[in-house]
Amino acid sequence: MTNALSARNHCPIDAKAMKKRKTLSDVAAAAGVSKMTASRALRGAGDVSKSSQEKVGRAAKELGYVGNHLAMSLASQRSDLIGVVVPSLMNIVFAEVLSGIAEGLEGSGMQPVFGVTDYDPDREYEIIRNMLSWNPAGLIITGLDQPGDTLRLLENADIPVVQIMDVDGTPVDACVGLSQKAAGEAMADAMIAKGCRRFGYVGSDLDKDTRARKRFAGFEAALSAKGLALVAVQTGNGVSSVKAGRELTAQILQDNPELDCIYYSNDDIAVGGAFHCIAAGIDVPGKLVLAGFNGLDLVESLPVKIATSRTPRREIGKAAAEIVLTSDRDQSGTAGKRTEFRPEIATGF
Amino acid sequence: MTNALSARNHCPIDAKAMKKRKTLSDVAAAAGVSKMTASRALRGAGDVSKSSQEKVGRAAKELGYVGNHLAMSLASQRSDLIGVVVPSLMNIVFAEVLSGIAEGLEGSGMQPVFGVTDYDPDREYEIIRNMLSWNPAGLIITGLDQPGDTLRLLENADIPVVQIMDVDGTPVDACVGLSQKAAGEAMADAMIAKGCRRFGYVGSDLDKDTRARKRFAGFEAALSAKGLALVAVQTGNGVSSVKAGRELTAQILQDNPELDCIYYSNDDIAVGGAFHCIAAGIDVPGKLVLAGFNGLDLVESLPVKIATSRTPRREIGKAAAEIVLTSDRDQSGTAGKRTEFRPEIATGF
DNA sequence: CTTGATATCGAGACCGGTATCGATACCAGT
DNA sequence: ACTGGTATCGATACCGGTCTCGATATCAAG
Repeated sequence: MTNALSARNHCPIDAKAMKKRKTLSDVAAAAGVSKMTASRALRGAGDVSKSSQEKVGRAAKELGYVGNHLAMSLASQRSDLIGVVVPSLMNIVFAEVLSGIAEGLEGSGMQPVFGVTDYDPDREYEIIRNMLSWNPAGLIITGLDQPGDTLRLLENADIPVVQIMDVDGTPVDACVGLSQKAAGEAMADAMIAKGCRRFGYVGSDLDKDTRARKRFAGFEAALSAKGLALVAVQTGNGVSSVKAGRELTAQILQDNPELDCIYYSNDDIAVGGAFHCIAAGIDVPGKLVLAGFNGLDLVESLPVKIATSRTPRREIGKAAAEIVLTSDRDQSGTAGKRTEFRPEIATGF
Repeated sequence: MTNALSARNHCPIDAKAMKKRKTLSDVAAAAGVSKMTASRALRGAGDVSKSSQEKVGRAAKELGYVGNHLAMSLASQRSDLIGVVVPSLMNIVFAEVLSGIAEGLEGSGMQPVFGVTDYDPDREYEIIRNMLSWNPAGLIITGLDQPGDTLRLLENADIPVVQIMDVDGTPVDACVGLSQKAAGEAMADAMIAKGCRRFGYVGSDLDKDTRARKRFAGFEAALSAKGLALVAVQTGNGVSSVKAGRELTAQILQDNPELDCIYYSNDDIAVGGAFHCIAAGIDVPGKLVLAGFNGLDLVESLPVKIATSRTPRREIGKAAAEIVLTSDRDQSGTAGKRTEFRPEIATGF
């Protein structure tokens, strides 16, 4: 403020030629047509003569016209944004879901915008609220267990809402995913069928990850339906990671060397368990069976065989995107649509 | 269309109470003040009496007013969006960068919006163009090697642009990252110091990943500076993945069993290499040294020790965010700012 | 030449906010 | 009572597009 010179931009003289964003009016003027004709020409709407088309196109290119989505969306009362809310990006699973969404949106002219909640419901509320204020054409959010405030927000929004990854519950609008509970049950049954009897469970961040909790509950339920029970449970906090898996596995095996199967809250942690076993010389799956969840690429290449439920992340994302797109054309005929995928269990042994 | 009933919303009678998004005017009316006063009250600008504040606040809450960023940004000629463009989300590295960016933006009121290019320059151009049309307050994009078209777009945008991950080149505006070339050189020197002499290189998607290419070039240069040369190179295509790493490693070792060190284009592929060695009973790092890049969490927990360059992904993201924020307050004083991090080499052996 | 249909265009309102600036009210000082 | 300053408020003009609808031109048919 004290220095008038430094405050100025690098060209204090040529104030006339200030690099201002070109507007549609500029293009129209350059092309010698009206704003409206330029607008129509640029977005390929009808009622424009061939010659005007060309003049406008040329003018736009010359001026480097970029357009203004803000004004466009405001004026046309619709936007080409799809809000996507996921709990984390540190987990490759959600990255794959996003990439599925991007794929599903391909060519539709819709653009996804992401929000990350870090598994925090308050943050989720804020993010959704913020997204709504950009009035997106639709919303894709993770899970079915939003608190009441958030649900109200979603219900009032009057746009298609797709809840992904889970189908155990009542969706606001539509949901696509898999039954986490059933996935846990299926894995328990599969492990029992493999001859396992002394089960342990290793998980991380269960207080935050409601879907992992549902799988856990399903797993336990299936065990007790067969008259079995978990021998030991080892849970930790902090982000679910390979490192935590390795440490928690070392711990649970030290305390319970008799275990013949460990179910993990997901593949990352299970891979950590596999690393521990490799390092400790424990025969997997000969002496100890490990089971994760997701069917990560990584698991397939592991030097030991571990079981996992292959979840169709990319497909879920794609399906969610398509639901948003279709229910956007029809007016909100989405309600109650429920798309369930069934994870396949892969053991490789 | 043939069925007039089904086309309607679920409440054909009460057309009056149509659930329309509440606007600022609604709030103002409900509070008995003008739009302007309501606007000021809601965003805490000055010149509003205590009593008006409260009336407006109450009215907004009752109506469930959400606000409209589109109108707000358009009217105020500034937005609280920061555009972020990364090549991929399948690589956990970029997820970490994003999370660093989110952290750096925390509390600033700015919201990041992401775009994924899949390493495709044309797509990158389109995405950047699209982002500019939301006139964001700043842009964070990956790499320094954009084609001319894209550069022109960025230069004309007149907003702070931060290019991340790389510093080998000339930034449009500012850059923060590390010298990929130097990282490759450093790893070569470290491996030579460990006694390695017969080097192989395994990489994937080198045609797309310019930064991996730069590391490769640096690695080779450092070797030949010491009078050494690569014995073998094995490259593949498709997404860089653990699986590809395992397969390519099996291949290169079959063809060149005499190798005593393999440099990988990144940690994912290197982990695949480690898996192959574990499965094949090859002593790592005793008989064969493996070196990756990034310093992933995963690598630390691996049952064998492999070398890697620890890149400060989160810090890079955070630094980029901060540069955008500060250069947004000052008017574009960013130009030429170059923030370089030096990756530390971790071998654990 | 008139009529009607079709193609092309542009004036002006509008989307939902913010910026600007003048109006009003109230109080202290003289 | 008059002046000036401060606090509070609202009318109005935007922001950069789209939408609606009427105007004009052109051409074939009658």
